Amino acid sequence: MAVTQVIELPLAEQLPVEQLGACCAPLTEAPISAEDAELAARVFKALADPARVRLLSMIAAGDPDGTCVCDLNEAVDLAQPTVSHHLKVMLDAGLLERERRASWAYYRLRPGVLQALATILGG
Amino acid sequence: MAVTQVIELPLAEQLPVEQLGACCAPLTEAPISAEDAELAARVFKALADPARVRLLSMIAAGDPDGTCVCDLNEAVDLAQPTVSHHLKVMLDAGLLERERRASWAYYRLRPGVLQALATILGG
DNA sequence: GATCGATATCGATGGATGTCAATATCGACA
DNA sequence: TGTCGATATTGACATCCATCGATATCGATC
Repeated sequence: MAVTQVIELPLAEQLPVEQLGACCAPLTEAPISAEDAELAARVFKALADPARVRLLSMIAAGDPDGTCVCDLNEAVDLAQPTVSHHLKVMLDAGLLERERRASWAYYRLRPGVLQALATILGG
Repeated sequence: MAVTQVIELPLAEQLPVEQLGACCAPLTEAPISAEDAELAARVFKALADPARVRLLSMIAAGDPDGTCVCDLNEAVDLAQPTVSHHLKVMLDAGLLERERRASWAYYRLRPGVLQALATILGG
Protein backbone atom coordinates (compact mmCIF):
# COMPACT_ATOMS: atom_id res chain seq x y z
CA MET A 1 0.00 0.00 0.00
CA ALA A 2 1.09 3.55 -0.52
CA VAL A 3 2.74 5.39 2.34
CA THR A 4 0.84 8.25 3.84
CA GLN A 5 1.87 11.64 2.55
CA VAL A 6 1.34 14.94 4.26
CA ILE A 7 2.34 18.23 2.73
CA GLU A 8 3.05 20.79 5.40
CA LEU A 9 2.93 24.36 4.18
CA PRO A 10 2.52 27.58 6.10
CA LEU A 11 0.07 30.02 4.57
CA ALA A 12 1.49 31.16 1.28
CA GLU A 13 0.89 34.85 1.87
CA GLN A 14 2.91 34.75 5.07
CA LEU A 15 6.07 33.46 3.44
CA PRO A 16 8.70 36.14 2.91
CA VAL A 17 9.72 34.90 -0.54
CA GLU A 18 6.13 34.80 -1.74
CA GLN A 19 5.58 38.39 -0.73
CA LEU A 20 8.89 39.33 -2.26
CA GLY A 21 8.12 37.74 -5.59
CA ALA A 22 4.77 39.47 -5.72
CA CYS A 23 5.84 42.90 -4.63
CA CYS A 24 9.26 43.80 -5.78
CA ALA A 25 10.85 45.22 -8.85
CA PRO A 26 14.59 44.70 -9.29
CA LEU A 27 16.70 46.56 -6.76
CA THR A 28 18.33 48.44 -9.59
CA GLU A 29 15.12 49.92 -10.96
CA ALA A 30 13.93 52.01 -8.06
CA PRO A 31 14.80 52.38 -4.38
CA ILE A 32 13.09 49.63 -2.47
CA SER A 33 10.65 50.56 0.29
CA ALA A 34 11.54 50.02 3.93
CA GLU A 35 8.91 47.28 4.23
CA ASP A 36 10.08 45.41 1.13
CA ALA A 37 13.68 45.75 2.26
CA GLU A 38 12.66 44.04 5.48
CA LEU A 39 11.19 41.18 3.48
CA ALA A 40 14.18 40.82 1.21
CA ALA A 41 16.58 40.88 4.15
CA ARG A 42 14.62 38.11 5.84
CA VAL A 43 15.07 35.89 2.81
CA PHE A 44 18.75 36.73 2.41
CA LYS A 45 19.22 36.03 6.11
CA ALA A 46 17.97 32.52 5.47
CA LEU A 47 20.84 32.14 2.98
CA ALA A 48 23.44 33.84 5.18
CA ASP A 49 24.95 30.71 6.68
CA PRO A 50 27.38 28.27 5.06
CA ALA A 51 25.55 25.22 6.36
CA ARG A 52 22.27 26.46 4.96
CA VAL A 53 23.78 27.24 1.56
CA ARG A 54 25.17 23.74 1.43
CA LEU A 55 21.92 22.13 2.49
CA LEU A 56 19.97 24.21 0.02
CA SER A 57 22.33 23.28 -2.79
CA MET A 58 22.15 19.57 -1.93
CA ILE A 59 18.38 19.76 -1.98
CA ALA A 60 18.27 21.91 -5.12
CA ALA A 61 20.67 19.64 -7.01
CA GLY A 62 19.10 16.44 -5.74
CA ASP A 63 15.89 14.63 -6.44
CA PRO A 64 13.16 17.13 -7.43
CA ASP A 65 10.74 15.03 -5.41
CA GLY A 66 12.68 15.74 -2.26
CA THR A 67 15.79 14.87 -0.31
CA CYS A 68 15.61 12.82 2.87
CA VAL A 69 16.74 14.54 6.04
CA CYS A 70 18.59 11.34 6.92
CA ASP A 71 20.86 11.88 3.91
CA LEU A 72 21.43 15.52 4.79
CA ASN A 73 22.35 14.61 8.35
CA GLU A 74 25.07 12.34 7.06
CA ALA A 75 26.37 14.76 4.45
CA VAL A 76 27.17 17.65 6.75
CA ASP A 77 29.29 17.58 9.88
CA LEU A 78 26.65 18.93 12.23
CA ALA A 79 24.50 17.49 14.96
CA GLN A 80 21.03 16.37 13.97
CA PRO A 81 19.22 19.15 15.86
CA THR A 82 21.39 21.72 14.12
CA VAL A 83 20.47 20.41 10.67
CA SER A 84 16.83 20.37 11.68
CA HIS A 85 17.14 23.96 12.84
CA HIS A 86 18.68 25.14 9.56
CA LEU A 87 16.01 23.38 7.53
CA LYS A 88 13.33 25.06 9.59
CA VAL A 89 14.87 28.47 9.00
CA MET A 90 14.70 27.96 5.24
CA LEU A 91 11.24 26.45 5.51
CA ASP A 92 9.96 29.49 7.39
CA ALA A 93 11.57 31.81 4.86
CA GLY A 94 9.66 30.03 2.13
CA LEU A 95 12.69 28.63 0.36
CA LEU A 96 11.85 25.00 1.06
CA GLU A 97 8.83 22.83 1.47
CA ARG A 98 8.58 19.68 3.56
CA GLU A 99 6.90 16.40 2.91
CA ARG A 100 6.63 13.53 5.35
CA ARG A 101 6.76 9.94 4.20
CA ALA A 102 6.30 7.51 7.01
CA SER A 103 8.96 8.32 9.58
CA TRP A 104 11.09 10.29 7.17
CA ALA A 105 11.01 13.92 6.16
CA TYR A 106 11.80 15.08 2.65
CA TYR A 107 12.65 18.64 1.76
CA ARG A 108 12.55 20.17 -1.67
CA LEU A 109 12.87 23.60 -3.24
CA ARG A 110 9.76 25.70 -3.42
CA PRO A 111 9.22 26.15 -7.15
CA GLY A 112 10.21 29.54 -8.48
CA VAL A 113 11.78 30.98 -5.38
CA LEU A 114 15.30 31.09 -6.75
CA GLN A 115 14.06 32.73 -9.93
CA ALA A 116 12.15 35.30 -7.86
CA LEU A 117 15.31 36.10 -5.94
CA ALA A 118 17.32 36.38 -9.14
CA THR A 119 14.73 38.78 -10.52
CA ILE A 120 14.92 41.03 -7.50
CA LEU A 121 18.68 41.12 -7.81
CA GLY A 122 18.12 42.50 -11.28
CA GLY A 123 19.97 39.75 -13.13
CA MET B 1 40.52 72.78 -11.56
CA ALA B 2 39.35 69.21 -11.28
CA VAL B 3 38.81 67.70 -7.86
CA THR B 4 41.16 64.97 -6.81
CA GLN B 5 39.79 61.47 -7.24
CA VAL B 6 40.96 58.36 -5.48
CA ILE B 7 39.55 54.94 -6.21
CA GLU B 8 39.83 52.67 -3.20
CA LEU B 9 39.60 49.02 -3.99
CA PRO B 10 40.69 45.99 -2.02
CA LEU B 11 42.48 43.34 -4.05
CA ALA B 12 39.99 41.87 -6.46
CA GLU B 13 40.82 38.26 -5.76
CA GLN B 14 40.09 38.71 -2.08
CA LEU B 15 36.52 39.90 -2.57
CA PRO B 16 33.93 37.23 -1.81
CA VAL B 17 31.74 38.09 -4.79
CA GLU B 18 34.66 37.99 -7.18
CA GLN B 19 35.62 34.52 -6.03
CA LEU B 20 32.01 33.48 -6.17
CA GLY B 21 31.49 34.65 -9.71
CA ALA B 22 34.64 32.85 -10.81
CA CYS B 23 34.09 29.59 -9.01
CA CYS B 24 30.51 28.64 -8.76
CA ALA B 25 27.97 26.93 -10.87
CA PRO B 26 24.29 27.46 -10.03
CA LEU B 27 23.27 25.94 -6.70
CA THR B 28 20.78 23.78 -8.56
CA GLU B 29 23.33 22.10 -10.80
CA ALA B 30 25.53 20.33 -8.29
CA PRO B 31 26.00 20.38 -4.52
CA ILE B 32 28.25 23.29 -3.66
CA SER B 33 31.51 22.61 -1.86
CA ALA B 34 31.94 23.59 1.77
CA GLU B 35 34.44 26.30 0.83
CA ASP B 36 32.24 27.82 -1.85
CA ALA B 37 29.27 27.69 0.50
CA GLU B 38 31.33 29.75 2.93
CA LEU B 39 31.94 32.32 0.22
CA ALA B 40 28.33 32.48 -0.87
CA ALA B 41 27.12 32.81 2.70
CA ARG B 42 29.49 35.72 3.26
CA VAL B 43 27.96 37.57 0.34
CA PHE B 44 24.39 36.77 1.36
CA LYS B 45 25.23 37.92 4.87
CA ALA B 46 26.10 41.30 3.43
CA LEU B 47 22.54 41.45 2.11
CA ALA B 48 20.92 40.06 5.24
CA ASP B 49 19.95 43.36 6.82
CA PRO B 50 17.05 45.65 5.90
CA ALA B 51 19.18 48.79 6.11
CA ARG B 52 21.77 47.32 3.78
CA VAL B 53 19.17 46.20 1.25
CA ARG B 54 17.75 49.70 1.22
CA LEU B 55 21.13 51.37 0.89
CA LEU B 56 22.13 48.98 -1.87
CA SER B 57 18.92 49.63 -3.75
CA MET B 58 19.32 53.39 -3.43
CA ILE B 59 22.82 53.14 -4.79
CA ALA B 60 21.86 50.66 -7.51
CA ALA B 61 18.90 52.73 -8.67
CA GLY B 62 20.75 56.03 -8.39
CA ASP B 63 23.48 57.71 -10.38
CA PRO B 64 25.74 55.06 -11.98
CA ASP B 65 28.69 57.33 -11.20
CA GLY B 66 27.99 57.01 -7.52
CA THR B 67 25.74 58.14 -4.69
CA CYS B 68 26.99 60.52 -2.03
CA VAL B 69 27.06 59.19 1.51
CA CYS B 70 25.59 62.49 2.60
CA ASP B 71 22.42 61.68 0.65
CA LEU B 72 22.27 58.16 2.10
CA ASN B 73 22.64 59.50 5.62
CA GLU B 74 19.58 61.67 5.12
CA ALA B 75 17.52 58.99 3.43
CA VAL B 76 17.60 56.38 6.16
CA ASP B 77 16.74 56.85 9.81
CA LEU B 78 20.04 55.72 11.23
CA ALA B 79 22.98 57.42 12.85
CA GLN B 80 25.88 58.36 10.60
CA PRO B 81 28.29 55.77 12.05
CA THR B 82 25.71 53.06 11.46
CA VAL B 83 25.33 53.96 7.79
CA SER B 84 29.10 54.05 7.45
CA HIS B 85 29.30 50.60 9.01
CA HIS B 86 26.73 49.11 6.64
CA LEU B 87 28.47 50.57 3.61
CA LYS B 88 31.75 49.09 4.77
CA VAL B 89 30.18 45.66 5.15
CA MET B 90 28.99 45.75 1.55
CA LEU B 91 32.30 47.21 0.41
CA ASP B 92 34.22 44.37 2.04
CA ALA B 93 31.88 41.82 0.52
CA GLY B 94 32.66 43.24 -2.90
CA LEU B 95 29.16 44.49 -3.62
CA LEU B 96 30.11 48.16 -3.68
CA GLU B 97 33.06 50.32 -4.61
CA ARG B 98 33.97 53.67 -3.12
CA GLU B 99 35.25 56.83 -4.68
CA ARG B 100 36.28 59.94 -2.81
CA ARG B 101 35.69 63.37 -4.22
CA ALA B 102 37.09 66.07 -1.99
CA SER B 103 35.50 65.60 1.42
CA TRP B 104 32.69 63.44 0.11
CA ALA B 105 32.49 59.71 -0.47
CA TYR B 106 30.52 58.20 -3.33
CA TYR B 107 29.48 54.57 -3.46
CA ARG B 108 28.41 52.66 -6.53
CA LEU B 109 27.62 49.09 -7.47
CA ARG B 110 30.51 46.91 -8.49
CA PRO B 111 29.69 46.03 -12.09
CA GLY B 112 28.37 42.54 -12.59
CA VAL B 113 28.04 41.49 -8.99
CA LEU B 114 24.26 41.28 -9.01
CA GLN B 115 24.32 39.25 -12.22
CA ALA B 116 26.89 36.92 -10.67
CA LEU B 117 24.64 36.40 -7.68
CA ALA B 118 21.64 35.80 -9.89
CA THR B 119 23.61 33.19 -11.82
CA ILE B 120 24.56 31.32 -8.68
CA LEU B 121 20.94 31.26 -7.64
CA GLY B 122 20.27 29.50 -10.91
CA GLY B 123 17.75 32.05 -12.22
C1' DG C 1 48.30 76.69 11.05
C1' DA C 2 43.37 76.78 12.81
C1' DT C 3 38.87 75.69 12.00
C1' DC C 4 35.08 73.36 9.83
C1' DG C 5 32.56 69.73 7.55
C1' DA C 6 32.24 64.91 5.94
C1' DT C 7 33.31 60.35 6.80
C1' DA C 8 35.51 56.56 9.31
C1' DT C 9 36.85 54.17 13.49
C1' DC C 10 36.46 52.84 18.40
C1' DG C 11 34.17 51.06 22.45
C1' DA C 12 30.21 49.65 24.71
C1' DT C 13 25.77 47.41 24.92
C1' DG C 14 21.65 44.82 24.04
C1' DG C 15 19.70 41.51 21.15
C1' DA C 16 19.97 37.89 17.66
C1' DT C 17 21.95 33.43 16.25
C1' DG C 18 24.55 28.87 15.62
C1' DT C 19 25.50 24.96 18.13
C1' DC C 20 24.65 20.92 20.87
C1' DA C 21 22.85 17.68 24.68
C1' DA C 22 18.70 16.25 26.41
C1' DT C 23 14.14 15.39 25.61
C1' DA C 24 9.71 15.23 23.19
C1' DT C 25 6.88 13.70 19.31
C1' DC C 26 5.17 10.57 16.23
C1' DG C 27 4.67 6.87 13.04
C1' DA C 28 5.82 1.96 12.22
C1' DC C 29 5.81 -2.53 13.69
C1' DA C 30 6.05 -6.53 16.51
C1' DT D 1 0.53 -1.79 24.00
C1' DG D 2 5.40 -1.21 24.04
C1' DT D 3 9.57 -0.46 21.73
C1' DC D 4 12.33 1.52 18.14
C1' DG D 5 13.89 4.83 14.77
C1' DA D 6 13.56 9.43 12.60
C1' DT D 7 12.78 14.10 13.25
C1' DA D 8 11.53 18.22 15.95
C1' DT D 9 11.68 21.03 20.04
C1' DT D 10 13.67 22.88 24.25
C1' DG D 11 17.17 25.01 27.06
C1' DA D 12 21.64 26.66 27.65
C1' DC D 13 25.74 28.80 26.15
C1' DA D 14 29.03 31.30 23.46
C1' DT D 15 29.60 34.21 19.76
C1' DC D 16 28.27 37.48 16.45
C1' DC D 17 26.09 41.77 15.10
C1' DA D 18 23.37 46.21 14.73
C1' DT D 19 23.33 50.40 16.86
C1' DC D 20 24.97 54.64 18.77
C1' DG D 21 27.92 58.25 21.26
C1' DA D 22 32.41 59.81 21.31
C1' DT D 23 36.35 60.54 18.85
C1' DA D 24 39.72 60.33 15.07
C1' DT D 25 40.98 61.39 10.31
C1' DC D 26 41.42 64.13 6.46
C1' DG D 27 40.69 67.50 2.96
C1' DA D 28 39.28 72.24 2.14
C1' DT D 29 39.26 76.92 3.11
C1' DC D 30 40.20 80.95 5.51
